[in-house]
Amino acid sequence: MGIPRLLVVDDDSEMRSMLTQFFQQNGFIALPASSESEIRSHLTSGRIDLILLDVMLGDENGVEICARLRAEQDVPIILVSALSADHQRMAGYEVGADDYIAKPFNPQLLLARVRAVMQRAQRTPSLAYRRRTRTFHFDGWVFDGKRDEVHSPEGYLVSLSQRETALLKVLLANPHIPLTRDEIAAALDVTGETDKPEAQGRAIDMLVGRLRSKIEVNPKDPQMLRTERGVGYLFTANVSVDEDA
Amino acid sequence: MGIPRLLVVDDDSEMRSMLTQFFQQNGFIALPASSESEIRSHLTSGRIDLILLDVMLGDENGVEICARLRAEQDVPIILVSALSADHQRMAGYEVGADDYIAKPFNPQLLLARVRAVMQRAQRTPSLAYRRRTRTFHFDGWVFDGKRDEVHSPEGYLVSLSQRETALLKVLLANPHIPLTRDEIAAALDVTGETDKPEAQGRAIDMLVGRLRSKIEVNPKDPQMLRTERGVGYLFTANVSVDEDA
DNA sequence: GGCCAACGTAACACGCGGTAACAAAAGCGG
DNA sequence: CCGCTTTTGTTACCGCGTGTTACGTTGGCC
Repeated sequence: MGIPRLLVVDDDSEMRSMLTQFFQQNGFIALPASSESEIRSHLTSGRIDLILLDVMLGDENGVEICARLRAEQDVPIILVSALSADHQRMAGYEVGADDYIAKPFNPQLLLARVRAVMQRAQRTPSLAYRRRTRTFHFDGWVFDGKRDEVHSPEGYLVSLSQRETALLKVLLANPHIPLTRDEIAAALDVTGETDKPEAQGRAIDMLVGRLRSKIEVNPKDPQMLRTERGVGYLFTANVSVDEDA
Repeated sequence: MGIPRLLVVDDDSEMRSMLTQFFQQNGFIALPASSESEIRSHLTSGRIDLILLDVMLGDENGVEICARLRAEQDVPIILVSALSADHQRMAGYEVGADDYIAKPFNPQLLLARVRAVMQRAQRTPSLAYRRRTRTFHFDGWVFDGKRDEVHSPEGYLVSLSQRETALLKVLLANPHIPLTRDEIAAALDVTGETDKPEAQGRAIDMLVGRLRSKIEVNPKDPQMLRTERGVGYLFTANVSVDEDA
């Protein structure tokens, strides 16, 4: 596939150059853009593997641009927003974005998300990303990606809380990758201010514990949602994704 | 089998040439590469006996590359990382790496690991390395390679701590080779800074003692986990490995 | 045998993480 | 607006794994 080519769309020039530099340093080819027309010219003039699209674009609206692009193209899109409202996030998903991340963000997390989306795109190149409904399978469990519930291997329906669902999504997006509590918290709280290095208590521990009690056969000896002592948590389950639906 | 052919994957060119030179001097054919696409082209264009894969590859992630390669190929992989986090190590194992070593590393230890992995691969040439579940047998004991437990010759289940399991893995990878405490510590702590010649207390002694108390018939007169006075410890047991499972 | 360094290990200390119990916050219906 | 329920975060407690210390024992060497 060669070097991944990434389009950075933001109307703030400072943000734009910061992001392009960051991605260049991490081995991407990062191209700046600030409007829908610029995006389109890039798309027609060369290969673009992923678009990082700011939601607030001055006179234009990233969500709508995303919807329009998606109606025509298969290119993966990650929406970026300074708005902390959670519902915006859902709006983004429904419009067809592949992921949604809040500004300011943890650079490492952004990188991880970008890579995750690109890998998915690579695995299922053509049809992917037209329909938004994705179904996740892991260790016999089934998660439809939108409702706050999962189906157990035996067929039972287990209902989750919003937070538990959000955690599950984070885990499903990063299987076999250890996540620190801070990373998880940042991924959960779209309101996440990066300038908040303060300890966030043991909320994540509790959340993990509660999710475990619902989806682990034996919560005392977790098989999927493992603890990495001194580090964080690790989701060890082979995740497969059903596009379509 | 001829001269072993080894692929050195690292994005730092200095590191790459240092490693390739080192292996060339030790009788390997070492080929440099720096990206997943390069790896793939090498794999298709010629025989590769082992891949030494850096975890941090700028834009790409070694762990994920490892997982992808493993889904398709049988080639042995050793992950190399500068990350000091121990969890990465486990993540590597679970993703299907045959071994995992921290940077900066002891060159001799690296050589030993490389040889160990290649020998295993040679013993079980064709089917090997598709399934990740490797089972180790030694003196009637059985270790499944991933759970923190061993089965005694009599069939009892003995549970180990993470650290004890890690130690056991090191020993199983180096049977009949005397290991100094420093070597063991370096192999255990991926946090191993080579610039840390400071004494690390008697932690290894304790660890060895605790493992002995669990797997030696008579811990006072150890048969498998022997001490080499003034040197370190030596694992004297014939180790055999079951691929597949 | 006597000396000393190396080793085994019991006892202790410490930190991390699980979790019960409680408190605070968010929904929800009247 | 007010109770009630559900969800979410906090606090406190405890167990477990792991490293350190201290002391006893072993084994080599003179």
